[in-house]
Amino acid sequence: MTRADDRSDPSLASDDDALPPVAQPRIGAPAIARVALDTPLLTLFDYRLDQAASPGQLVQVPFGRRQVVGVVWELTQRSEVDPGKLRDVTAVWHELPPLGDDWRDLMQFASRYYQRGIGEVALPGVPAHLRTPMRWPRLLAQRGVQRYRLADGAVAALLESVPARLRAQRRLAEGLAQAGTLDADEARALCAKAADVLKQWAAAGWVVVDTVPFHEAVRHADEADGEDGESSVVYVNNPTNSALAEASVSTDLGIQDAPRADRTLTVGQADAVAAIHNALEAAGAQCLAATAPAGKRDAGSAGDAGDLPPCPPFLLYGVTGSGKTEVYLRAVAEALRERDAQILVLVPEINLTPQLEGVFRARFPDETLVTLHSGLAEGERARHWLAAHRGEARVVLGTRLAVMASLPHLRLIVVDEEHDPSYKQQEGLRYSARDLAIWRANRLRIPVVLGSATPSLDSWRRAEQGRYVRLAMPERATPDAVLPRVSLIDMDIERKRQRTVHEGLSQSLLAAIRARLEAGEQSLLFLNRRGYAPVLNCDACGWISDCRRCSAHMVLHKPERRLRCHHCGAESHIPHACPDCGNLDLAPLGRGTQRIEEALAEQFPEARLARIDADSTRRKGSAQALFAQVHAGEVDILIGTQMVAKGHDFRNVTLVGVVNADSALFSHDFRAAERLFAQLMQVAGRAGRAARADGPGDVLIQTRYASHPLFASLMRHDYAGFAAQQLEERRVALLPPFTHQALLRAEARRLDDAMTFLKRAREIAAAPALHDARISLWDPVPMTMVRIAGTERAQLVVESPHRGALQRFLTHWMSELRALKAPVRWHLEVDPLEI
DNA sequence: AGCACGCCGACT
DNA sequence: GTCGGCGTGCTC
Repeated sequence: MTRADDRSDPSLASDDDALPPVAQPRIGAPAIARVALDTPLLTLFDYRLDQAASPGQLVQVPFGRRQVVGVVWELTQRSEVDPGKLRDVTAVWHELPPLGDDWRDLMQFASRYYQRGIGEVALPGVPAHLRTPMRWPRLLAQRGVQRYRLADGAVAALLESVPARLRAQRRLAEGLAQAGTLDADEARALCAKAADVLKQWAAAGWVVVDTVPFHEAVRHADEADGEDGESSVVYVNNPTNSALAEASVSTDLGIQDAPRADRTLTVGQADAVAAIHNALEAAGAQCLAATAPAGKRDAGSAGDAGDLPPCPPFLLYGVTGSGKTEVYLRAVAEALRERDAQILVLVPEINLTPQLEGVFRARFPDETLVTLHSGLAEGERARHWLAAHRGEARVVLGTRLAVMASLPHLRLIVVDEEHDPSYKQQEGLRYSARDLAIWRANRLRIPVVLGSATPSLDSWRRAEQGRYVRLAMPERATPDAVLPRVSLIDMDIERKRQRTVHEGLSQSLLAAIRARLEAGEQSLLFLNRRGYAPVLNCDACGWISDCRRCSAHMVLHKPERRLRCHHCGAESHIPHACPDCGNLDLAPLGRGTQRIEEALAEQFPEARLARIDADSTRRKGSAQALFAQVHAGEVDILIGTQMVAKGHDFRNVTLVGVVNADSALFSHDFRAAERLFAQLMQVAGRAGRAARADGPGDVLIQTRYASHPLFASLMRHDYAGFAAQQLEERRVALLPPFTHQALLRAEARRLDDAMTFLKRAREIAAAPALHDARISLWDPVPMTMVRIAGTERAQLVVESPHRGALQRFLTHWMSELRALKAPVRWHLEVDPLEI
């Protein structure tokens, strides 16, 4: 039987896609389609089918009063549903190749594991445009990248029509006039609302939208070198674009050596590459052996992968600068040698690591690479997703949601910075993209590479147990780079010596910054708290700027002259006087990035400062602009939250100051230390990229707990020692990864209702039908942040050292809980990161 | 989750 | 006399 997957070979697919890809009508064809729909209801829905269809196809069906799109999950002859209730499938999207067995298996697994309905797991990952039947006729024709082109002779009309006061639109119009054509990314960089604006201009006849095939729209990253460089990427898609390209070049630092294919590898890199190479070969050979003639490989291997020996995940453990990116690139190059093979590369946040995209494009200029992340416009998202699904995209680079993409010829998965918490979705279906990637690779018997300088303790332990293959890269890849010197500034000693601590900045830190200023080098100050001060306080009566709707303080934002709640978004004016007693002397307590910026401006009036946090980068593209300024050397001191720790490398930064990390040391969250260590390692790495002429870069950490063992490990750059100590603590306390957890959360108007629900849930769990000695349930407790936006929240932890037992228990427990009537909203989170 | 239907207050 | 509040009930 012909499988639809084969059609995803571009050479076989014709542009018109006129032929129905699948099964022609057969005698005795099943008349019932069981369809997955995006609803919290757990079941599949049965529909009568009057035409040929196969599992994995998208269909339009009536659902209640509306028409929705679902995925055919299975076909049967008979339905359990009352025949009077059965309705007909409205339409089958024959032209779209069905979603593969492996994709449906992944969704099925995620549905079971995270205790959600299949449709709720499977549908949200399908781009909205594909779930809009109206768009179906046009979608498959527009393969490629859309480009906006200035219509002939429209320059004058366009420029006249856009008034100067609409600054963003003006930028866009001028950019377009200058460059002639722009793609969506470039347009968005100039104007956040570019998509809408361009649509209007197209309607007015000033702009023409072209679709350029992916392989002709290759971007040439002029310079970019991932881990070892700090360059931002310059896009030159089109000769007529040079004006725009030059404009962005001028804001960039010098061009660094790109990691070339011929550059010599370190021993660690070479060993890692060899190990992955062998795994790819073994997987490839197994696939070939298990399948029929070339070209039908996926049809065979997808179903039979279970018979193949597993391919354990690789944990690529390499310090900052050890050249993990180069290992990824070699592994990808190796995998690409196989005809049609697709590679999935996951990164934590694509907006913070724009270089990586450039590096991949530069290394594989002739391969089709698409990105998948939440920042894409719907149209792009649909086109990129389709390119992956139809096998046209060889490399898919994306954030956690990309793990849900359909990739019919997937041969390798890379998870960069595997420890990063952003792989865990924090709302809706709370999946871990890293864990799903591992499952997916195991299902297909293909290699998966998890890279990190500070692996998650989960992954680290599995490597210790031999369940993952550890590939260690202890040495730095660039010979001139050395590890930064990490030192502590003991704030108690600073105070005892009666040295003034100015706005939370010690004299030692200030002196170090001054030295950098004098040497013409850059400093980076890291503080994980945005705003000016976390709370405003009245000295006289003790009034505090609490949020009305949350159990949190309103944060003072001085430049905006507002009080803001970071939890519900509430805003108000800064009161002139205390609302309770009328006292005029209201004092900001504590310090955020804005206040540090202000203090530094006072101390170093001649220095050029930049602040990078969620507030200063609210406008789309402004983060890019700020980073570009830093790269261009237009900034002396950079102040930022964890945004500055990720991705961007600053060649000229030789000092990293950590203003205050103490609050994380004694957090009630048992994972706080793990996160802090990773964060500090990462931010410290920013100082290590380029050594100063007279030695390594410096990392100075202000703390009142200088003897804390975390710092001792950090100063020795000793992740392994830190991990061993943390794992021992977890083992003794029987915490993850030595146990598996799930979290039942309830929220209601009144805390009592939430607590009552959880207590009831606990009783149900103890009932004989459900009781399992391997499962333990903690007492329900109000959450640390009890109230957010007027709803009160409580939670209940369930755990078991036995994952299977926990899974079975949860399934039964959930069905009992769903029958419960209570005035609460509740959800279950499996493998929570924060409890 | 949507999106109905359904029964009680302030408005053209 | 209607518009509309969100309570409960269903979706093959």
